[in-house]
Formats: sequence, structure tokens, C-alpha cells
Amino acid sequence: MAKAPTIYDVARRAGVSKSLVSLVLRGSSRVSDEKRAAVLTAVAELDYTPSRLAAGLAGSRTRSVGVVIDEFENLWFAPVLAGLRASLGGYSLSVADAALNAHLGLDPVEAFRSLRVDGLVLAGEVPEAAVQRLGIPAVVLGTRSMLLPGAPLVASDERAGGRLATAHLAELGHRDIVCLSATGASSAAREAGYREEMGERGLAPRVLRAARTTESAAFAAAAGLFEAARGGAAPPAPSAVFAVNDPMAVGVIGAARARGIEVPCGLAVVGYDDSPIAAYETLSLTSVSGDPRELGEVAGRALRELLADAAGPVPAGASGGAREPVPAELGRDAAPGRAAPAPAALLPPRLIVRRSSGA
Amino acid sequence: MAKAPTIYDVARRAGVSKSLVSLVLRGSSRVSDEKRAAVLTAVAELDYTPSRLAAGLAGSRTRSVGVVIDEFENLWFAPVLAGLRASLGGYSLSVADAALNAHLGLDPVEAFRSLRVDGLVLAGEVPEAAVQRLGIPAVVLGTRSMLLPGAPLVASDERAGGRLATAHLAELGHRDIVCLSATGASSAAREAGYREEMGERGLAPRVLRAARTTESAAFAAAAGLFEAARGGAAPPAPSAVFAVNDPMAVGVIGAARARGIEVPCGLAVVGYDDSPIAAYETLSLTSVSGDPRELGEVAGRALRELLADAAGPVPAGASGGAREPVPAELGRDAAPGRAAPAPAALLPPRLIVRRSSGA
DNA sequence: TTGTAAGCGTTATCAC
DNA sequence: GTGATAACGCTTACAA
Repeated sequence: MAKAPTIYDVARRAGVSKSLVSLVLRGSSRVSDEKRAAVLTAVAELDYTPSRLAAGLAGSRTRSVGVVIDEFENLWFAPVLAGLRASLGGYSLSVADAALNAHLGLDPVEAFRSLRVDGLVLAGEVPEAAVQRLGIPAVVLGTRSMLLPGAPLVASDERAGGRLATAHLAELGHRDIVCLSATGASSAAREAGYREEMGERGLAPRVLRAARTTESAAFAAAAGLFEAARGGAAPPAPSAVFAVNDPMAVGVIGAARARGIEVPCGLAVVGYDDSPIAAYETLSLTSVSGDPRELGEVAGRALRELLADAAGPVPAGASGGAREPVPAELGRDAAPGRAAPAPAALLPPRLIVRRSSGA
Repeated sequence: MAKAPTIYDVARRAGVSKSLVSLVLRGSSRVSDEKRAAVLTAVAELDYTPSRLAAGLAGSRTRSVGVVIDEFENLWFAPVLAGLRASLGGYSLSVADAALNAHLGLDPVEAFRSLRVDGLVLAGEVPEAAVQRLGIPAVVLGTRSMLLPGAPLVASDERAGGRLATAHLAELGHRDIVCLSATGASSAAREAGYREEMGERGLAPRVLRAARTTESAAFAAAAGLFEAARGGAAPPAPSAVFAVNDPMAVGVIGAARARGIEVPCGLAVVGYDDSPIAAYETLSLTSVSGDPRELGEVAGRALRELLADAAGPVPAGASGGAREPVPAELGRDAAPGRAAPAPAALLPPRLIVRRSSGA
């Protein structure tokens, strides 16, 4: 493994100074065409790849941002990342999962600090301590995440999502709609939306809480529900169920089928997240979509904003993506009374209607 | 955002030289306890985080390895990563997805080169060109990946997995077993295993090929199969189906149910990959597991091996994880006739038996 | 055991 | 336009 060629090698080969090479590589316009060509061929011939280590050390920025997510199993973050990448063009993203790192006693935020990233996207639970003394421009992405003084929050409006799902079922004529909820901030927000919508429509809310947010927990809870209804003494089986996530909706469908209840004829079901399984032909699950892609895009724009005024006037050439103004939602204060009120954006979710709701 | 403290700041505050600080931080034993304590408190007080940029530049290694995967949607890689992390303790991993990067015209391998990673794990399709002139110790992880001269291959034996699934169904008494396959190297290997096992048992193979490896494509293909069987003229419906992945198995189950065929009573189904959905109570899918966790662990050990003799005699203190010898499988040659025959490991898959196969 | 000093490969600031 | 020449924050001989 021969050592990698350096900018010196390139300069020598092209017969110019190291500075000129640097200029060419950064796309400066004040370089003669011949010199530029000479440098470029030298680069190609040597298969030269500039060292980001050195560049970061010498320069004022690293042109990189760190993304902290909960865990890679969360399929949810894939489109988020795509969105981030789209609006954060020009920056290289590196991802770390809080769960695994924590398991190893490593703090992802600390890791990114030592990498000297220019900014941070916090999309997962992060150790309180590490976050307090951040010292790096950051945005919080998602809902269950903490509110950070100085860091804008970009999240999907899950309460609104809960209302959306409930309204859909109600408008389909259902009056006895059960909400299958669970623990956690997301579940709570979605459930709150359900309660609100039910209340406004004069319908009686009926919440069932599973032990966990998994398919099997939902299966068990729903099975219990149908079993009780069968007994006769308990309240009758509902005609519709809003599950706070898709796997749980699958659990409901399974439990119903086990009791001979078909979906959607005997029971209308709506899930949440519009995960890949929702689109399965076999399930065709109506689901609320938080549009993670857009979430990422908006968060990226917000961070870009932060980065821009942290670095002072327009870092020329930095506009790898569209530097449009941050959308209007980004105006409200997240915490009115705080010392450093950061703007917040709550993005409206959409309802993806499929067969499971019988629409 | 005050500038981050440097090793100089720590040294000054602790009343020692920069070198001493460096020694302490790297856990050298040749440091007096007082000085060590002084340094440590200074570090804490200043909230000092060493710069990996500077460390990488100055040192001979960066203690980091790059992992290239296909796309983050591939849930498969999450446990792989966990395995890698386990055996690559001491190195920091960074992940890049080939798909998204390619979309942006970025070459992940090039990116890692400029980051000066010590090693590479190639778990996704990588541009041929970039790979040829690698110049970095690497291992190839997975199956559809290219064979790289000099890079060991660590993969799951999917042919064996295909046999496993088929044998399971055959031993359950099924004789008319259909293999629902698709395009791609993985599908081909799994299907080949099916054919082999059927052949050895004197059973007639019957392969159905879906247009894609998705649930919906499988649903369509399976629906066609049952429809034809119903007609009477065509061959009868099989009593068992081996689908080359879990979503496709779900498609089969759905199509069967649509025809009034219940699983497993009327049809036994086996999938592949043991993805999360396979464990769903509602599906309870028997599935072949390639044990991605172990795959990652073995690949990590192999890379560690490479890294060790690339860096010369035991880089003291590098043993962040177990430096056990690489397993026996790592002995065979991947490409006997090649210039640089790299060792290869084909890991045996396991069968996870659930209800869908009626066992 | 501890300090000194020479790099490491860039960027950035000047002169020319 | 182009080229010296300091930083940048750390590791690593080599001295002391």
C-alpha cells in the first residue's frame, strides 16, 4: 500500500506551487487555463485524493455534518437522510446511531465533536450532558427528541396525524373507533390527536394501550379486546381501529382475522408511518405518512441557515443546494420563555388511503 | 461558539508539556500518577476533545474504517453493522450507502480514501474503477458483491440456505414444492440450492419467477399460479412454496388467502432472511436466517487481520476487541487461479422454524 | 518520567 | 495569476 500522493507531489508533477494546486482544486477562477490543465492531469495521473484531515485542520470548516439517529433498525430514517442530503448538498453527512454507541459507552455527539463537524442533526435520543455544552450549530429532528435551547426543532405534527386518521374513519361512518396506543412520546401525540378529533365530533374516545409498540403486543391487546366483546358482558367490538403505528395495525388485523373478523368488511384499520409493509398488496394498509423525506429536507435547510450565519457572510461557493429561505413554519418560537428561543417547524402529515380502511 | 480547546490549552493548564498530555490520553503507563491526574482534571475542566483530524494527520493511522452498503433501506445491514462494531472495537466505523451517493455522483470509496480510513468493508455494489486501485485493506461482505483480488470474501452460503428450506419442506412430507424466485444473484443462489436439494431427493423442481423481488410481484406471480391450478388444465397447486425472501413469502400467503387457501393447512410457506416481519405473530413465517450479525463479526475479524499485518507487528493497545484467530472457514481460496488469491468464508445459514411451514 | 522539536497535508495570508 | 510561508492540533522520535 504505497503512501497516498500529496498536494506536493501534484505540484511538482505539474510544475507549479502547492498553493496553485489548492486553488485549482477549489475551483478558483483566477487561474490560467494552462496551469489548471496541468494540475488536473497531474491529479489524474497520480490518482490524487486530497486529505480531508489536512483540509479540515488547516481550514476553518470541515464541510461535514453529523447525524445522530436512534438506531439503524428504524427504517424511518432512510428517507430522512435522503432529504438531508438533498438540502445539505456540499456537506458530507456521517451517521451515528445513539443506541449502539451508547451500548458501547460511546457518545456519538462527542465523536462528532472530535471529528470537528460543522453542524449536527439530532434525530435520536442523545445524552443530556453531551447536549448541554454542545458548542456546535444543531437542529433537532423528530418528535420525541428534547427541546434544545438554540437548536431549531423540525418535526412532523403527530397530533395532527392522529386527527387525520380519526377523521378519516369518522367520515367513513364509524362511530365506535378504538385507538390502539402504547408508551412513548410519539404514541402519546398520536393518541392526543385521536382524542381531540373524537371530542370535536362528539364521539366517545376509547383507548386501548398495548404494552409495547410492537406487532405482537398489539396482537395480544387486540385479541383481548375481541375476546371480551365476544363474551357479551364487555363493550361490543369496535367497527374501526386506529393503531399508532403500522406493525401494531398488522397485529390488529391478525387478531381480528383469528376471530373470523375480516378487514375491512368487519373492521376498518388505519396505521401510522406509511412503512413499506403498509404498501404490501396483502395488507394494503391505510396509513398516516409523516413524510420523513421532507422532514429531512426542511431540517437540512434550517441547519444550513445556522451554518451560514455561524460562518459569517455567505461562504462563497457553499451553495451546493438551493439556499431558499426557510419555510414560513419556521417562524414560531418553540419555547417562548426560553433564553434562546429557537424557531420550530411542525410539518403537516398526509393520509395514504388504501384498502384496510374500507374507503 | 468559542473555539475548541487544544492540547496546548490542556498542557498549559496542567503545567506540563503537550507530549505528556498526549501520552496520558493514549493511556501510556510511563506517566507519574500526579501528572496524569493533573492532565485528566485539566481535560475535564476545559471539556477538551482531541481532534481526530489532527491525530490522523500526525499519526500513521486514523483508527477508522469505512463501511459501504447498498442502501439504508436494506434493514439487513443493521445487524451486520452491530457485528462489525463488535469485532472492530477500537475502530470507529462510518457508513456510506452506495445507492444514494451514486445518485449524487459521489463515489463512497473515494470519500473514504480522502478520509484516510485504515480499512474498508465493502457490503454493497461499488464502482469497478474505484475498487481496482483501492490501495486500502478491504474485505467484501455479502454475496452479490464482486470478488476483489486481495480482499477476502465473507458471505452467507445462500445455496446452502436454499437447500435448508427445501429439505425442511420435503421432510414435512411435501413433494410438490414450488420455488418462487426472482432476478438477482441472491435469488439465483437460493434457487440453485432448491434445485440441488430437490434433485438429490428425486423430486421434480418447479420454479416460478417473479418480475421483481417485492411482495407485490410475488403476490401477482402466486395469484397466477393458483388461478391456473384452479382452471384444472394446468398443473395442480403445490402443497408448499419456498419464496426467496420474506416479503415475497408474504405475497404468496396473501395470494393464497385470496383464493381461500389457508396457511399452513392448505399451503406450507418458507421465506428467507428472517426479517422482522417474519416474526410477526400474524404471519409467523418460517425463514432462513443468514445471521447477518455473525457475518459482520467474521468480516470484522478478517479486516482486523488485514489491518494488523498492514501496520506491521501488533500495534500495541489496538486490541479493543477479541483478537482471536480468524475461523477455520477463512482458509479456502476464493479464486484459485487469481493473482492474489484471497481467503473466503462462506457462513452456514440457519432455519428459523415458525408456523407458516406447518412443522 | 518528561520536554523539545520535527513533521503530517492542507488552507490562508501575504507578497510578488 | 502565482508562489512563499505561516498556521492548524496532534503524534512521535529523540533528548534530557
